[in-house]
Amino acid sequence: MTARISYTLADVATRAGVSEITVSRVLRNKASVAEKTRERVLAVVREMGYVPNRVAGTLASSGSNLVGVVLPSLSNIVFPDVLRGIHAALAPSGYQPVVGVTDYDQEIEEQLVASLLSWQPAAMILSGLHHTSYTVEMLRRAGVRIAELMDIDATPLDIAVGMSHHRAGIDTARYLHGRGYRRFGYVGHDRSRDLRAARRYEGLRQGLAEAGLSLEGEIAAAAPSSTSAGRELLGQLLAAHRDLDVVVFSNDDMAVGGAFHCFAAGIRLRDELALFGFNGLDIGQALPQPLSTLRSHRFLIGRTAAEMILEPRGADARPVIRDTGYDIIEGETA
Amino acid sequence: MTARISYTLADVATRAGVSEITVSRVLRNKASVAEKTRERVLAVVREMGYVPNRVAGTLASSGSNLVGVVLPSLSNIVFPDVLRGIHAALAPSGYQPVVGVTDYDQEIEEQLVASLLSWQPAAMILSGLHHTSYTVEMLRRAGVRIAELMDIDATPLDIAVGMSHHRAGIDTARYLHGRGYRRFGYVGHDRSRDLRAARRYEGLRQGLAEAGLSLEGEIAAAAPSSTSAGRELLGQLLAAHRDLDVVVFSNDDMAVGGAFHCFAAGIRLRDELALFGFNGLDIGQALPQPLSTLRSHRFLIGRTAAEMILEPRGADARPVIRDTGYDIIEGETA
DNA sequence: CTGTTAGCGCCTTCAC
DNA sequence: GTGAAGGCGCTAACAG
Repeated sequence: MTARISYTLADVATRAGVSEITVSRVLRNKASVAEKTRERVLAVVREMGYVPNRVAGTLASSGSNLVGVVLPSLSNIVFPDVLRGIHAALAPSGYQPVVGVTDYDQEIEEQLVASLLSWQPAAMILSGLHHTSYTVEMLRRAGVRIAELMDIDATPLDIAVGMSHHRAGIDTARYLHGRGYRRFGYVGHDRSRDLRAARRYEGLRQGLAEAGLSLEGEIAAAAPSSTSAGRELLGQLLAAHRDLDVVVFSNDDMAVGGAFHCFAAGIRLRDELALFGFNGLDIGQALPQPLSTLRSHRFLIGRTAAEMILEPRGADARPVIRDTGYDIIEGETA
Repeated sequence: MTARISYTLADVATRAGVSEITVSRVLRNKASVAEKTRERVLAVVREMGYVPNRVAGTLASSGSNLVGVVLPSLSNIVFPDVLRGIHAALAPSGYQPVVGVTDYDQEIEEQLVASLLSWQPAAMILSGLHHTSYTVEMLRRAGVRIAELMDIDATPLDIAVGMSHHRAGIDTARYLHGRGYRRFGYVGHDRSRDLRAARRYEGLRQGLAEAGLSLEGEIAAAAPSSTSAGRELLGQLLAAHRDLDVVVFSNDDMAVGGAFHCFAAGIRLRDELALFGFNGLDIGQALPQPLSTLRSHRFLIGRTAAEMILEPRGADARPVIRDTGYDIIEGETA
């Protein structure tokens, strides 16, 4: 492998017998280039294997095709789903996502935002509505469109795309109450980091309170959600509270683990103990009895956000909230 | 939100009463700047919320901190796992992954490679060892380190990090034969696109042939792998072949679906029918009976590759293959 | 339809 | 320890 010896516009121009700007116009599909010239230039480009230098192009035109994407995690399928949606909407327009992962840490988010903004992105996509004040200042100053994903329970800088996790919690309580369940348990994961799970939890408690109920038993891991955590924690919860008739999980990963505990312990789902999740993951729906849960629209959130940031911002400059909603999946476990 | 009004080095320099180059030196931690000057400059930088323009910096110095990452998919947790590993190794060094997704299409890969190379990345990470000839030419010409992931069954351009899927297939056959299974079935997904699954399949057949056996029944979907596909296909396979004693799945997603079919149909795992997967996903290990499978090291593959591409290439320029291997997980289903 | 000129913001090189 | 000049590769704006 030789050292980097990439060609420049000037090289192509010389070989094609035209000026740099003509080659530039051909490559950017600008009008006003004779068909014959265009063909000749394109032939030379292909022959030389010329790849334009977008770094230079961006500097000259002050507009890149990069979109900064800051996500809290990639461990759970939720954020890859969002990223797929983003990618699906960006790719046809030739935009490239540049990805950073914060591990749910706002300080890391701040550094990432600075780093991504230094690439003069066309837009920024973040997760959640809470950031450090310096992050917010940098974002405002950047003068590009900003989408904040997943959550719509506060006011965004520019665009929020997601659902209300608080209402989702309330609706979970109402739905399960409506189906006759009265003795509620809860199995959760690390709420101090997953603020959306915390919102659902609060909504759930509020919904129960409105029905004159409360959680009879609850347990939460300090760790991120996982199937194995759900399985273990349900076992522990049931050991302490034998009379629950329904258990709400912080998400489907946890709930599927709960289902596995029931399989292993010979507990009949719904008849003996009802389970309810959150997210509507495939794995839950593929269970022998499909999981009762609430479907979030993760791919849609990513795709919608990416579509919206590509549109120029109006002069009014008021924050926009796009609610992608959620559906209750009846399933067969609650 | 106002228009983009980011400051430049010159703005900072003026306010700090020094020249641009001094500010530049401070920000890049170059020596030969007086401590007092450094402090004053840094104070001004923070006060103004100045964010350097890396586009300009890259153009001037011809070296970026971007790493192009081309993956076939994000739908399956496998590639997010790889991406996590890449991110984990890149982040401490200040490198940023720029991600493209090919959807297993070499033409899309070619376009993505061109697009990513146009950002003058410090290195490129791809998946698999097969690319179009133009892709290969562009990559060679780029003069940067190139890692090809997942597979080591052919010669890479520069670095290959992964495992031999062919040997994995052979070892699966040997292992199961060693445990006394003789009547083999296979449940797969779209092999025309997932070439590594195809390699494992071929290895499996070869391994069986060496033991004087063959697949008594097999079935494959034209679709990507999924839990629900695994569940349905196992049902179909068993309907046609009642006497199998073990079924090998193209991966864990499919195998977990198979386990769900068995739960629903009342088939006792291992006693009546053994199941074997591939990947060693958490979900399989969280099953009431942990799935017998072969663990690939996806995070390790990503992390190793990212570490290797950050090291300068030696003068000898010979391709390097790093085998991250795999482990057999005995589990309780085979 | 094509070309010329003048930067984009920063960093390298050389001078002081 | 600090600064001035020039250029990275490309494109906007203006000529012709």
